[in-house]
Amino acid sequence: MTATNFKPVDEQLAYLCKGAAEIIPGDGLKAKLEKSAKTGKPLRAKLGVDPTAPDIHLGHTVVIRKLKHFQDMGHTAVFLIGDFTALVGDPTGQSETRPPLTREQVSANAKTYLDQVFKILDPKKTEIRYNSEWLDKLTSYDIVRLCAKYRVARMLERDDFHKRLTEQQPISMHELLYPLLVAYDSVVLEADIELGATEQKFNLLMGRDIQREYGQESQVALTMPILVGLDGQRKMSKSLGNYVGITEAPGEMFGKLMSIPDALMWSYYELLTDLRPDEIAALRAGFSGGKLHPMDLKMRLAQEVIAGFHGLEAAQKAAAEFQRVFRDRQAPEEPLERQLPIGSAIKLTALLVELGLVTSKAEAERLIKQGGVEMDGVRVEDSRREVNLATPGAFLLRAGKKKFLRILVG
RNA sequence: GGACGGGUGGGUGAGUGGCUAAAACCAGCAGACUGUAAAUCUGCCGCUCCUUGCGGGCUACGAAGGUUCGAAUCCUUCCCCGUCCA
Repeated sequence: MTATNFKPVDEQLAYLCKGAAEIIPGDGLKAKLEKSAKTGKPLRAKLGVDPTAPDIHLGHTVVIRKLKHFQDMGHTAVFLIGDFTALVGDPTGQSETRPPLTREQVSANAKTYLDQVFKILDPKKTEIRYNSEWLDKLTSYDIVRLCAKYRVARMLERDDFHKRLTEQQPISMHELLYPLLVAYDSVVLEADIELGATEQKFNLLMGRDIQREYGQESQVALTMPILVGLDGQRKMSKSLGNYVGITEAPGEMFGKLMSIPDALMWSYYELLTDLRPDEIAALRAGFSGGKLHPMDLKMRLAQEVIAGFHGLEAAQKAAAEFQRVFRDRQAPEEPLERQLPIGSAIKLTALLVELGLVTSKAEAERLIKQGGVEMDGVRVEDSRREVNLATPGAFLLRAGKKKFLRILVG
């Protein structure tokens, strides 16, 4: 990549700033881009993730997409897997200490992580690193020296530490190490820019300080807003259950995206789609002018997002299916099928459990009493209903709003 | 090491001997309504059995014992967390 391949600095800047929450220092990115234009050297943009869970969801993609933007502009995307730091556990945003992971869990997670990340990033252009590569080799001496470069008082200024301290929640010693190690990663990687969610701000700023301590030019910190989860309230996270995983089926994604509060769709448009800011503004104007229906806007959003992971065709199919089942209240085009052996009559409650549609008989009974179970489109009124499996046949079972199963007997 | 405070259902958090499967809120689920799995309203929300009843049984308030007709609530020991003192 030579200097001539870079787009003009202003154009790059506009593209890279889209959706960003904060860039520190304010003119730092521009300065870095200018330097790169002058020297012809691509910038090194670092994004570190901890493989603490095997699945990534749309919330994670916000910042991964930003890394891709750097890649699009011809810079080097450094995707850092914090396999070592995951053992420490990021205290960010935590109100309590997290249980540490084992090495095995971490490496298993890291593997599935990469598969998923490459749905967004170009694998051929991505520099993948693991921080165990260098952190494993640090001696006690190195670590003491690293610790000597930062002050306890400043460390405890961190919002989450401060909060836990005042709320009498535990803070473990090793948690104080986390920000230092992450900062040290930037030193090793010689990062020009580090990306992260806004909650990572402290860590990113720490990288600046520590790089300076090691005689390097400080990185620019670029933070992205935290994606609000499906509930419209709290940040998207797996443990809160308000998330869309990027490996989910198109239909599932579609339903979930339609379930967000109307007001939330604008930030999703901005952070999860490639629509240009002016395009989004136009949609928004149409909405407030009453020309565009919020349902249609959300369907468009869902399709945009899904197309990125599953392709346009799958996205359109998901849209059609959604309308069929939820707007028109019909059975799905191709419900999942389950084969059952011929047998004697079985209680419907037991059958629902056996099919995995509910987790207990008590729940099955509740569901039936609440009118949430249908057989061939007819609501089941009697929770003691038995199902005859003596002769071959088929019927459509519906449990709740979303679960349909075509049962084949024989 | 010492003094003191605390550990309750998926989460927050009431409850200090029976009326407590445990308030309230959140999350979750269902129904109605609709413009969607939005919003709103209503109901449900440990497991299990059946004679489906304001029914029976079992499990549950950090762990294990104990007191009592009866314990989340009292006692003992242990584990864990925090604050202050050293």
